[in-house]
Amino acid sequence: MKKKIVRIKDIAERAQTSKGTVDRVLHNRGRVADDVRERILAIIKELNYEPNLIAQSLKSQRAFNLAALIPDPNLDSYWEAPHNGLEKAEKELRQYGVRITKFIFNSHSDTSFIAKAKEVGREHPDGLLIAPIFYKEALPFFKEWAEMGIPYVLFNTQIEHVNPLCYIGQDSYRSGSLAAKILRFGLHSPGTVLVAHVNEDISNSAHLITKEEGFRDYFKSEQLEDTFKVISKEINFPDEEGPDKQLDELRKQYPDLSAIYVTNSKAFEVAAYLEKNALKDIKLIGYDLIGRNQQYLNKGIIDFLINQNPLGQGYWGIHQLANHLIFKKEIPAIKFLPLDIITKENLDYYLDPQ
Amino acid sequence: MKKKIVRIKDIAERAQTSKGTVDRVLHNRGRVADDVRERILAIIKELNYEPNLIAQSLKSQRAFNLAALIPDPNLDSYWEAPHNGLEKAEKELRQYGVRITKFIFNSHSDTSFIAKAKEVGREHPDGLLIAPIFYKEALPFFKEWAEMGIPYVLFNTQIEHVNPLCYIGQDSYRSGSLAAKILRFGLHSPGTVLVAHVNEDISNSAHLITKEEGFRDYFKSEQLEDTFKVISKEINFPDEEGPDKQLDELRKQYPDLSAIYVTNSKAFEVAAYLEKNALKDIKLIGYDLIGRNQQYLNKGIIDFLINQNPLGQGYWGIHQLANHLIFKKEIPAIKFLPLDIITKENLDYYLDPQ
DNA sequence: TTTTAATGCGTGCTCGAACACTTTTTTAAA
DNA sequence: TTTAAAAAAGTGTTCGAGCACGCATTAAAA
Repeated sequence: MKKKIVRIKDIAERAQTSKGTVDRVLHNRGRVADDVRERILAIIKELNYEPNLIAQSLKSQRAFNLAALIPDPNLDSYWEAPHNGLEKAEKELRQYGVRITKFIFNSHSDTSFIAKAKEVGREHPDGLLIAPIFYKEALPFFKEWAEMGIPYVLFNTQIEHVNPLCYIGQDSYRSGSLAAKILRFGLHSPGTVLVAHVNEDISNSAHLITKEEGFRDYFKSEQLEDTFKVISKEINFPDEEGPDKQLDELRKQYPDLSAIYVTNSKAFEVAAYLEKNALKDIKLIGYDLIGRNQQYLNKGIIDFLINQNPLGQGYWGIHQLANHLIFKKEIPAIKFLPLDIITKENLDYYLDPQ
Repeated sequence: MKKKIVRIKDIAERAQTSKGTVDRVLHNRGRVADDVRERILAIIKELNYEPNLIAQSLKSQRAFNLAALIPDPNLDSYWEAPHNGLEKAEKELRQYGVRITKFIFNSHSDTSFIAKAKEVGREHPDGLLIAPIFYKEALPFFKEWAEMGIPYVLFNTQIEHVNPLCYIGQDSYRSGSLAAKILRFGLHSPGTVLVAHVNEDISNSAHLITKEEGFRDYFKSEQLEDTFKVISKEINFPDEEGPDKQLDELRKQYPDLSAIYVTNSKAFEVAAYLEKNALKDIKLIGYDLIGRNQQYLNKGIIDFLINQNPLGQGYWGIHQLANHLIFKKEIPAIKFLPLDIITKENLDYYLDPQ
């Protein structure tokens, strides 16, 4: 059962024509008589022709300039991983002519985002990967890029009512449910459970709200509302301070506080507080494998982390663009990455170097 | 900062020689004067030449016949996933001339294994992927294949004192520790914890022993030996029966049995027992996302599953062979796959279709 | 009828690496 | 010094797809 690889030449021979004609049919370049086209199309189907991607990309040799609009990793180390993912993908795809230009903005400054987004437009890239953490500010650009015919892939933050090639990231709702499930597994006696949004502008972060929904709904659907009281709180503090004051107060108000779910990568702030106050019995779960979270995970103060796989987000984002632009594959509108559960014991396997 | 892609021709020009000579140097085909070779080598290093894999494989057009020696998925559905992984890898690598021939043996019959292993030798494949579940029976073949110069990759079962290109699978010890960690998180009051080896010939399965070690050592290292008593038991029963009798007896002996760790993919057997006897408070953790385990996971009877990623094992196994044979990459001797923790809430993301 | 344009179709070069084959140079033997 | 053999270096074809170019036929315009 040898599968012969079908070439354009084979099709041409069978259709008693030349490879040039077959090529014109394949690429809809016109200038082919209808009957010949039909015949060729039939043969292509019959022989199940698939273009040889290797020969294709050897020939075409064209450069694909991709742009990545992404926050500065020096200001928030969470963004290091997507950068690495980008680079990993670029390495793999360089053979196919892929080049990535990074446009790095300050994740705390919408004006810097806007400036960089404008730059992207001027560069006319063939495709764009973007972490749209500034929702409102990004909207007009989506329109602009669509008009320019630049396909863009969103990652990290899901946004409704725009038309990206694809969104890559987590299912925030499920992510919340998962966190709830794990904490609940570790909770014995009735108590209060806190959903903590740490240092985050909730109004502009729909996905954190969705996480909270998923979290709350888990307790509802499992009929645990009487056993566990779920409260939520935005915990904001300047850089020098910590969450101490606000958490002190919370504990006064809810002495039976037994678990905390931090909806972003700032679980280490809460962990530091728990450590300082020797609160060993409060379970803690958060997101992302940034260095400071890892420390507290290894100390056993953070019990679990959910990995949002930021490296994978960058990596797959670029790959989706390549699949679309180079390999002409169909792209699913949403690619949810797995919700990896991380503990001290399996942490290693999820750290960057593959 | 444009990176120009360096071609053989570029090297030849700079070395004032022809591409044929450069080619001979690159492939150690000899017939090149020493000084010229040195010069070319220096330039290759200087310009950081990397062969264009695309052009390379377009030209060479050589077929790589890989063999996979792997149990019949119809007899144990665990093996379906590796088969899928193989096929996925084959699809991706077909362009590069990779063809896989499967040699399927009966996982309950060492003679069938031996017969198929002999067949593999006769076929002289370019590379081999093997699940060496029959340790003793496999040993002489490893020697044979080594002599024939056939590189082989082991997966699923780690074996010492043979010299594979690579082992792909899990770190069994860590896997046990992880299971312990999770169960412990869900255990409140003191009790007995059971390590169950279900329907397995322990004497020939070193990795199950290793899992148990990892499990026990977790409780030791966390100084929980006084709180939790860890016992282990082989639970064997014919196909028609269930684990009922043996578990009944165990519960009589240890009335405070509060958690069970099943070291292979047979957690569903224990789950069926727990369901039948309405034992909601006994925590259960096991391995692998086979259908019947998934059912009990969704019912909440199995609390967690650890995914051994059998699909990934097949997939990466083939890829390692390809990396070695086609892309001439360095292969790590061991590739541990992540220890994925699975619950009802994140199950979807780990099921086959990517 | 002649000229021009439009359409249909085939030829041949290109991409980078591999390798067979040929040519040139060097070395050793006569 | 000539000649043959061996070593070194160069040339040209191939892989499959893409695409520019050009030739041939037919239709439309002059």
